[in-house]
Amino acid sequence: MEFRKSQTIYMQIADHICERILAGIIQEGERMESVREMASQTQVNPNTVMRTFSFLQEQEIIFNKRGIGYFVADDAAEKIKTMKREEFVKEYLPELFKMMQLLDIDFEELKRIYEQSKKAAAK
Amino acid sequence: MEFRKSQTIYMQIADHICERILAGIIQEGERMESVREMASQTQVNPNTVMRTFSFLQEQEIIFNKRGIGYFVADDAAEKIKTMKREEFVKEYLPELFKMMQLLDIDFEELKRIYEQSKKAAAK
Amino acid sequence: MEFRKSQTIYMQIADHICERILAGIIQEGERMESVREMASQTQVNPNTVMRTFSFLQEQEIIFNKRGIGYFVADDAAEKIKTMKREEFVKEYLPELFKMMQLLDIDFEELKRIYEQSKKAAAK
Amino acid sequence: MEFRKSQTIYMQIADHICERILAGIIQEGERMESVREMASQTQVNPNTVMRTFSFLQEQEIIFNKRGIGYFVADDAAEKIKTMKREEFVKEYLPELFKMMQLLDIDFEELKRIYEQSKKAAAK
DNA sequence: GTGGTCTAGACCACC
DNA sequence: GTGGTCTAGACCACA
Repeated sequence: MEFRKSQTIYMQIADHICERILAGIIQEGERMESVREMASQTQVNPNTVMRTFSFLQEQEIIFNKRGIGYFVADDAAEKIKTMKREEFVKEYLPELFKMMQLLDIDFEELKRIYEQSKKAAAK
Repeated sequence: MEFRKSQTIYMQIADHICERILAGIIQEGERMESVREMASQTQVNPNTVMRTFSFLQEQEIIFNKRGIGYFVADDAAEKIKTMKREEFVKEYLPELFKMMQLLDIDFEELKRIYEQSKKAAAK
Repeated sequence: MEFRKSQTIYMQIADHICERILAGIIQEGERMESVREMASQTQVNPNTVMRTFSFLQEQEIIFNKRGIGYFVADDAAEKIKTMKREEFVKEYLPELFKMMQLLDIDFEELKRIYEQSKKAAAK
Repeated sequence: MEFRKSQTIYMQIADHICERILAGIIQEGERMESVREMASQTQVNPNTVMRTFSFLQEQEIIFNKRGIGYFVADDAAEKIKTMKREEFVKEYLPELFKMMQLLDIDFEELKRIYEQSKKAAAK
C-alpha cells in the first residue's frame, strides 16, 4: 500500500478501511484481519495498525473481542457516513465556499470541471 | 486570532494575509506590519510569523527590503489567484468529488447547503 | 453470559461459580459441569473455562478426579468467604476509602446511593 | 515513581496527574511538564507519557498548544470529579454492595473498618 | 493464536 | 525547545 505523506499513515489506513466498509467489501459483523496480518499486508509496523484500530474502536466503527480480534460494528457504515458527512459540512465546505468566492468560481463552473475530470478518469 | 488545529499556524496566517491582499485591505506595494507587530497581534511566536513571511516571499507575494521590512509585491493579487486556483483544482477538487460520491451528495444538494450556510452567516 | 471488559473473562466465570456455591445452587461435594458444557453455556473458549477451573483448584475450592471431572470441595463456601473477605479488606476497601475522600462522599451518602440502587434493581 | 503491576503505567500516571490537579498542586490553566521532562522524572519512556497525555486530552482534562506544550484545562478539576464519580457509582459501587451482601458486612461494620484504617494510617 | 503495553531510538514539522 | 509519528522488537495476559 502506498501512502501520501500529507497525512499520517494510521489515518490513511483508517480511511481505507472505512471505504472498504462503505463499499461492502468488509461486511458488518465480520472479523477484521488481525493486527499482524494487516501490518504485513500494508508493509507497516504493527503498532501503527494498532493505532488505526484503536482510533476506529473509539469511533465505535469496530469493536474488540478479547483474544479473538476486531470486528466491524453492526451500524458501522451508518456511523462512518454520519461522521464523514459532518466533517464534510463543517470543515470542508466552508473552505470550499470561501475559495469559490475568492476565485470567482460558481457552481456551473464547478460542475464543468467535474465533468472534465470524470472524462479524464474514464480514459 | 483563532486557529484551526487541522492546519499549521503559519499557513493559516499566510492565508489570512492573502485574503486581506485580495480584498484590497493591504495594497500592493504597501509595507507589511513588522514580524513583531504581527506576532503580538496574533498572539503567536515571532518565529512563526517569520516562517509565514519566508513562505510568502518564496511565493513572491511579498518581498524584503533589508532593514526596512516586508512589502507586498506589485502583482501579488494576481499571483495569489493563480496559486490558489491551481491548488484548488489540483488538490482540493479531486477530494471534493470523491467525498461527494462517497456521501451521495450531488451538486443540487451542495448548492442547497451553500444557501443555508449563507443564511446562517447573515445572522 | 455477558462480560465486563474491565476484568478477565476467566475471573468473571470464577466469581460466578463462587456465587452459585455460596448461594447453595451448587452443593459442596457435587460434580461441576464439564469444561465443554460450561464453555458452550457461557459462549466462551474451552481454554478459558479450563483456566477458571485451574484457578479454583489452586484456591482449593474445587478438586479434580482424573477422568471424571471437577468437584466442589467440602469446605468450599467457607474458603470462598475467607478469601473474598481478605481480598475485600486488603485490596478493595483502601481504594474505596481513597475514592470517598477524593470525591467528598461520606457514609451517609454511600447509604443513600445504596438505597437508590436497591430501588432501581427492584423494578 | 513506583508502579503497581495491576494497572497499566500510563493510566497510573494519568491518575497521579488527576490527583495533583484535584489537590491544587497543578493549577488550572498552568502548563504541564513537557513529555520528556515527565518521562525522565517518572523513569518511563516518553512514548508512555505521550500516551497518558493523549488520554487526558481526549478526556478534555488537558489541552495542547502546538510547539509549546500541554496545559491544564480551565474546568479540569470539575471534569475529573464528574468522571471519577460516574466511574465510582457505575462500576465500583455495584461490586461493593454485592460484596457486602455476600460477606454479611453492613454499613456500621464498614465504618468501623474505616476508623481503624484511619488510625493505622495516622501512626 | 489474539491484542496490549512498554522500551529504545529515530525523524519530522512546528514554535 | 515542543509534540507527533513511526519503526523494531520485546514481553505479557488472555482465548
